[in-house]
Amino acid sequence: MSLATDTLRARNMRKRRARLLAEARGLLARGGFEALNLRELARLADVTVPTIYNLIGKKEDLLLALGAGVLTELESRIAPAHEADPLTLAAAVVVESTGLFAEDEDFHRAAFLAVEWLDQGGQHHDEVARIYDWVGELISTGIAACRAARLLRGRVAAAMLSDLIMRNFRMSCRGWAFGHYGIDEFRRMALCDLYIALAADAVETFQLQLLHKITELTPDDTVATSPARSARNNRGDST
Amino acid sequence: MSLATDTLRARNMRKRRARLLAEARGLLARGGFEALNLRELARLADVTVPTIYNLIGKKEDLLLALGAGVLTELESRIAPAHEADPLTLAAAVVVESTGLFAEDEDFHRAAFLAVEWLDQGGQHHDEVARIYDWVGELISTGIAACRAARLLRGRVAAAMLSDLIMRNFRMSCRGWAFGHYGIDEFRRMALCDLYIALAADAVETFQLQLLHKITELTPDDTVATSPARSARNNRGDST
DNA sequence: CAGCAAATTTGATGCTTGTTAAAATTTAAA
DNA sequence: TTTAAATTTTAACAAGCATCAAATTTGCTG
Repeated sequence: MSLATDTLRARNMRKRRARLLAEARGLLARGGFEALNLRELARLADVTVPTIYNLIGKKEDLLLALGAGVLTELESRIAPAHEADPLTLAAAVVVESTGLFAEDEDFHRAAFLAVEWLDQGGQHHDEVARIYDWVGELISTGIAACRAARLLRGRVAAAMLSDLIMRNFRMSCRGWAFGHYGIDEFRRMALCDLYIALAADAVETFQLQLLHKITELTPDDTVATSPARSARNNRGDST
Repeated sequence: MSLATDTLRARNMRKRRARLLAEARGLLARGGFEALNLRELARLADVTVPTIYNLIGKKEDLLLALGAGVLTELESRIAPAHEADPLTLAAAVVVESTGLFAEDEDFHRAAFLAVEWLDQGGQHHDEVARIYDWVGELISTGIAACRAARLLRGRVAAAMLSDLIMRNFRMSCRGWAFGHYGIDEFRRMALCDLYIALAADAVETFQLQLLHKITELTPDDTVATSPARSARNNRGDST
C-alpha cells in the first residue's frame, strides 16, 4: 500500500506499473480491444496476472488508466488554445482530438473503444461521464463565445445545441473507431456536423460562412452519395 | 435440417424456436443484456444449451433474430405512413420508433443494446448495417420531400444532412438504452435534433416553424441546464 | 403394425476470460 | 542479522460460449 512514497520498492512498483500500461497500450494498438486480455498482458510485461491486480486493479481500472492518459494529453493540448476566434474555439475539441488520434491511430482507436466499452453493460461510470462532461463544457464555451460575438441568434437553447454537437461528435468517433471510415473522413464529418448544428441558429453572415466551410470540406463525390454508408459496404473485395 | 418443411417434426421445431425466442425476449426485458446467457435461457425454455445451437445458432444469431423482430415490427408501422406532409415524413422514424419502444420499454432497450453489441468488437455485421441503411433511406426520403416542397434550400448536401440526423438518432437511442434518460426525453431529444439539423438548411418560414416546434418540445427548465448531463448525475441518492 | 434410417436432443467436456485466496518471496527496518 | 510487512506468485475457481459423440425421438416403409 505505497506507490506514493519514495522508497526503492515503491519506485520499482511504479516502474512495473508503467511497463504494464505501456505493454497494454501496445497490445491494444496491435490487436484491438479483443487482444487485451490479462494473461497475455502479464506475459508481455514479465509478471503474473495477480500482479496486474495489485499494481493497477481489475480490467475496468486498466482501461480507465489508459483512457485517463489520453484525456490528460488532450487537456494539455486544448488548454493553450483559448485565444482564438469563436468558431475556432468551438471546433477546438474536434480539431485537437482528431489531431491527437491521427498520431497513433491504432492505439487511440482501441482506447476509445475501451472507454466506450466501460460505459455499456448497464453499469454507469462516473469517470467516463466526467470525460464527456469535460467535452461538453468545451463545446458550451465555444457556443457561448459565438453567442457573445453575435454570431448565433440564441433562438435555440445553447445547452441543447451543445448536447447535440457532443452526441454527434461521439457518434462520429465511434464510426471511426469501428473502422467505418478513416481519420480524415472522421475529422471532416465531425466538423461538418458542428457547422451544420451552428448554422441552425446562425446569423445570416455567419451561416454563409459556415456553409462555405462545409463546401470546402466536402469532397466532390460526396454530394450525392452518403460517405458513411458507401464506406460501410466496401468490405471483402479489396484483396 | 428442415424448419421450412411442414412435417410434424418441423412444426414442433418451430414451436420450440418460438418458445426460445419468447423466453429470450422475457429474459432480456427482465434482467437486461447481461442476464441473457445460454444456460439460463435453456433452463427457462425447458431445453438444453446445444438445442439452442440447433434451433437458432450461436449467441449472435439469437440477438440478430430478436433485432430482426423489432425491425420487422417497425417496418410494418412506418409503411402505411407515406401520405403525410414532408416534416411528418422526415420525423416518421423517430416518432414510430419511440412509439414502439415505449410499448415495452424494457425489452426494446435491451434489444437495442443487443444489436449495438453485435456491431462492436471489431467484427462488422451486414445485418446491423442493413438496419441502419434502412433508417438512413427513410430519413433521406423525408429530406427529399422537404426539398421538393421547397422547405429546404439545398445548400447542404442531403446525404450529409441525413447522415447527421441518423447518427444523432442512433446516439439518442443509446442514451435512452443506457438509462441516461427516459423514453419521453429520448423522443423529445431526437425530434429536436432532427429539427435543428433541418433548420440549418431551411427556408426562413420553415425555419421559424421548426424553431417553434423546438420551443414547444422544450420543457421550461431545460433552457439553461443540459438535460443529458443533469440526468446523468442523479444516481445514488434515491433510496 | 413393426422395424429401420435419419434427424434431433442431450450429457459431458473443452477452452477462454476475469478474479481471488493463500503460500512463497522479497524488501525495509530494528 | 533477524524480523515483520508488503508484494509477487502459485494454484485454483467460476462463468461464459461452443462443440462432439451418444441416446432418443420421429417419420417413413415393408
